[in-house]
Amino acid sequence: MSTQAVEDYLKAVYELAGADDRVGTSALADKLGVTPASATGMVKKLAGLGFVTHEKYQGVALTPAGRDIALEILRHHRLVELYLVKKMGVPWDQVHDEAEKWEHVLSEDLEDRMDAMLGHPSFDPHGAPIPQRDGTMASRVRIPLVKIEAGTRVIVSEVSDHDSELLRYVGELGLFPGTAFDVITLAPYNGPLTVEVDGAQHVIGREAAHYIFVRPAESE
Amino acid sequence: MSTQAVEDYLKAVYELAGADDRVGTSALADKLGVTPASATGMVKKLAGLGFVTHEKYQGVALTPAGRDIALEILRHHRLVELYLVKKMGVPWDQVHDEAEKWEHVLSEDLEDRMDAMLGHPSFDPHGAPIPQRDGTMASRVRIPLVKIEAGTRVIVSEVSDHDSELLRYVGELGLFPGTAFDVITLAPYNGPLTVEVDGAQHVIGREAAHYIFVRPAESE
DNA sequence: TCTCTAATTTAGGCATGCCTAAACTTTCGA
DNA sequence: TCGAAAGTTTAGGCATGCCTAAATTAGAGA
Repeated sequence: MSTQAVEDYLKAVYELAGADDRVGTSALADKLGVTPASATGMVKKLAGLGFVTHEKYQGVALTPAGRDIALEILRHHRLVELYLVKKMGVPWDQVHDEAEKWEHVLSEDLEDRMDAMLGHPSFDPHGAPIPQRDGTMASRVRIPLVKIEAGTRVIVSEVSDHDSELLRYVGELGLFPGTAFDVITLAPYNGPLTVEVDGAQHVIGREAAHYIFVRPAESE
Repeated sequence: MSTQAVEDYLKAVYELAGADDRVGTSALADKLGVTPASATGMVKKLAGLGFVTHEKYQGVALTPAGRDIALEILRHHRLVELYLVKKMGVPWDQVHDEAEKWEHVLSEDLEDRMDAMLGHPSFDPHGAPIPQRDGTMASRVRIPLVKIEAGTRVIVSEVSDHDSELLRYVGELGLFPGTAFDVITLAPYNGPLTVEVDGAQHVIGREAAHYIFVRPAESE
């Protein structure tokens, strides 16, 4: 069995670099809240276990074995998030931290039960795809909201779950994945966006708009 | 925060000695699957943290602070067991091992949600009382089945969850807490018991009967 | 090309929680 | 009452995963 630390590192590598790219030690350390020196040590261990390839000063990349573990943990994480929202009524801005703990203790049996209870879902509450047992993942058009031109009608694809505060605000606006809304104006000089959701106008900061991903409403 | 090891030790002390009695180092080590030497080291740490009192060669007992943690963990464990059975359909002989992991990662918020979803229950799936938030626990008559005389009608109060095999067998007989049945005969020389459940007769080994607790049907 | 800075690695250390082996108490039966 | 068995503690060690401080390397700009 992998330890929790191993799982956390592999998941972090996947989230930062994907299945193929490399990620630097410092970026990894930053993501995990440890010092770069600690990350170097752990990376060496992971390389020894055959979960990553490591070239000095050039960062790390997942091996197939490492990718499998990362996807398994990510699957746990996203299934648990969806379960907490759908079956236990936890607000979507609070599920990330809970799932962060649960992902490491979820047995295969319970994973299957949750999956079945949720109807074998493809996306988590934030719109991120849930890796399937076979390692595949659904994909969907996801354009950062800041790239959208004024006057366009769009549908929310995904909201980054890295900031609970942002999620709460976006949730208050009703902008959950699948919701359609109109981009009314984009204020110049990196100013805020005005959007209209369900007849009501709201303002979204340019910074926040980097973390909201949408697709054109026509593509539905 | 307490570590998982601390929580496991305090829970073990509570289960072996209750809130007031002492338990020996070896019994503790045995329960936890570690060597007596390891238990001694940990016990010293717990004493330093103020969770147990420790007298050389005389065993350990919980302090009020230690008892509070033990009860909190036990509450988590039993709530999770009941949740898994009632809400996720996990067989009662499998929930113990799952709960063993979950009890350490359950937040207060989710504890409350589970408690509410289950209607603030007093007993877990095996009939063991669930500690309440205020530290109190429901109590119920629980006589070992071996002490019952032939010809008595009884109701299952509790089945020990220490052995998954036993639980599976008892479950097959339908002897869940609350079920009434008749003790027909007790074979001599520590022989098996014959019981009648719902019109069908079954045999229960004397050994197993030590782990099944009942109350007279009249007391209902 | 050289140099400076940022990123990375090495070196040495610490806390946790486990282990074995050996020494020490306690207790109980002869 | 004495000695052996059972229980307990001490001593020394190991793996994990984190830390700080110092040394090293890569890469970009002058």
